[in-house]
Amino acid sequence: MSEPREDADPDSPEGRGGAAAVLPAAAPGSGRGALDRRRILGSAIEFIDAQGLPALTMRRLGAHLGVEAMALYRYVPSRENLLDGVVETVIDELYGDPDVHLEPGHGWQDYLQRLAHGVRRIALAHPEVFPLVATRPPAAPWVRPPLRSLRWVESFLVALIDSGFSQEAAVSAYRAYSSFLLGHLLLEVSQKGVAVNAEDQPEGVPAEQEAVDLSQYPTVVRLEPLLSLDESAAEFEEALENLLERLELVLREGRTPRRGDTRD
Amino acid sequence: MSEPREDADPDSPEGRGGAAAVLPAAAPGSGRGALDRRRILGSAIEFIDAQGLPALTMRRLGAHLGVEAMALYRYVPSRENLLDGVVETVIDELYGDPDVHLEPGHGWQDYLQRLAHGVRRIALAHPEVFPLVATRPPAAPWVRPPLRSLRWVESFLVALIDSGFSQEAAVSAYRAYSSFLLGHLLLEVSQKGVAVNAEDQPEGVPAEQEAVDLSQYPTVVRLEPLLSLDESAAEFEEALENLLERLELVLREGRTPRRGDTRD
DNA sequence: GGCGTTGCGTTTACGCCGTAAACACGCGGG
DNA sequence: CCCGCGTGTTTACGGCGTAAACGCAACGCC
Repeated sequence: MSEPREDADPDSPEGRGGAAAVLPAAAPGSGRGALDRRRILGSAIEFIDAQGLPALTMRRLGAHLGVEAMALYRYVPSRENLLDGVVETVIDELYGDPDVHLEPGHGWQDYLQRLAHGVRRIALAHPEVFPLVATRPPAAPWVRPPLRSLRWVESFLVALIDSGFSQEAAVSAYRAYSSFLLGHLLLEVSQKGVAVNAEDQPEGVPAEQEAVDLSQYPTVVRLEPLLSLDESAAEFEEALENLLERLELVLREGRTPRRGDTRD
Repeated sequence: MSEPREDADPDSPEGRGGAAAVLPAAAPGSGRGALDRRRILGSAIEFIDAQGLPALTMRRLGAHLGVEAMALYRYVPSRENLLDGVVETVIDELYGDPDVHLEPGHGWQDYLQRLAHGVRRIALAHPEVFPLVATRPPAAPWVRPPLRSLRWVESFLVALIDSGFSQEAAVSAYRAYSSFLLGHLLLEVSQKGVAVNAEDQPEGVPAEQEAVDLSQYPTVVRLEPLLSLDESAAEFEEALENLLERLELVLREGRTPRRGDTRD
C-alpha cells in the first residue's frame, strides 16, 4: 500500500521517505515543555501549513502553543523576524534530506538534480510557506532566491567551479537555475494550494461561488481539462533536464551561450 | 540625451516610449476631482510603487487621495479586492502597449517575444507591485500566473494552436512560458527592489547594518562582483530564446519533447 | 531558613488596522 | 418646498503587533 506507485510523484510528501516534516512541535492542547525558538518556529510552520499564512498572528500562534502572545517575544524579536526564521527553517530541511548532498560526489548534474528535487520536496511539503521563500527580502541583496542560505549558494558555486565552469558561467548558471526553480515551484505550489485553500466557505453548497463568465474564452474552456491536468512532475523533470543540457553546453564551450547555431 | 544607449535595457521604464505608467491620478495634495474606482486603483499603484506594499493601508491611501479611508469603500468592497484590482490594472497595461499584440501577425515566436517583453516592462515599471501578481490567488484556479487575465490566456492558446501546436503542446507551452516569466521576473524585480527598498533607515550612518559574517563563504565573497552584476536583460533574452527554440522543437516534432538524443 | 536575583510568562496598555453603521450634506425632480 | 439619493465623514468595534510593568517560581548564597 505505501509502496510508491508507478506514476507517483517522487517528490510528493507521501510518496517517499525523504526528509521534510521532521520537526517535533507536539499537539497544541498539550501546552507544556519549555518554549524556545525552535519550537516556536516549528509550530509556526505547522500552523501556516494548516491554516494558511494570513491566519498566522502572534496571538493565535501563542494560543496554538498554549501561551500568551507576548511570551513569544522572549524568543523572537518580532513577527517579521519570525517569518524570516520560518523561511530559514524550511530551507534548512535540505540539510536533513539524505538525497541531497552539499558536495557533488557524482558530478555536477547529479548534484543539481538532487538539489532541485530536494527543494521541490520542500515546496510540496509546505505549499503555504513556499511563497514566503520567494517573497521575503534576502540576507544578502544579491543572493535572493529559493536557495536562500548563503551556505547553499556557496556550495552551488563551488560545485560548478570545481566541475570546470568558469566563474562567470557558474554565476549565470546559478541565476538560471534559481529562476527556474522559483518559477516552476511557485507555479506548481499555487496551482495545488488554491484547490483546497485554507480560507474555506463551509456553506451548504460550496459550488457556484462567482463563476466568472467563461463564454468569451472558448479555447480556455475547451482546454480546461488539459489546463487543470497536473503534470507538474513531468514538466519539472523536463525543464530541469533541458536546463542541465543548456548548462552542459555552456561548460563545454567555456563561454556564455548564444543560442545554438541553428540559424544565421 | 533621451536616446537609448547602445546597451540600455529595452524594457526599462526610462529606456523606451512604451506603455506602463499611463494612469493619471494627479498629485496627492490636490484632493479634488470625483473619486472613482479607476482613480483609486491608479493611486494605489502609484502608492505601492513609491512606498512599498506593506505601507499601503486604507487610511493612508485615503489620505493620499485627500479623503477619509471609508470613502474608498464606496468604490472598493475591501482591501483584498483593491489589491486584486491593482494586479488586474497593472496587467491591463499590456493592452495599451503598442508593441504587444493580442493576435500573432508575424508568427508565434514574434508573438511570444513581444508578450514576454511587454510583461517584463510592466514588472520593471512596478517592481513593488509585481510580487503581488505572482502571489495573489487567481480568478480561475488553473490559470494562475503572470498573464492573469483569461483574455491573455485565451489569446496565447489560440495563437499557438493556430500556428500548428497540438492542444497538449499549447498547454504545456503555456505552462513553460508562464513559469519562465514568473521565475525570471520575480527574481529580477526583487534583485532591483531590495537595493533601494521602501523601508529606509534614515540614520546618520546608513552602512554596516547587520552585515552577516561572510567569512565562511569565500566563493560567494569572491564572486560577489559577478553575483551583483546586473545582466538581467541579456539573461532574460537568452532564456527566452532558449525556451522558444524548445517550443519550436515541440512544434516540429508534434509531440511533447523528451530531451534530445544526446545520450542513452 | 531567609533573601535577593534571575528567567519566564502574564497583564495591561497604546496606536494602528480593516471595516460596519450612522450620520451630514448638497443637488436635481416631484 | 422637500424629499430622496449620491457622496463623503464620523464614530465605533474588535483584532493586530508590541512596549512596559508586573507576578512568580527556582536558585545561589549567607
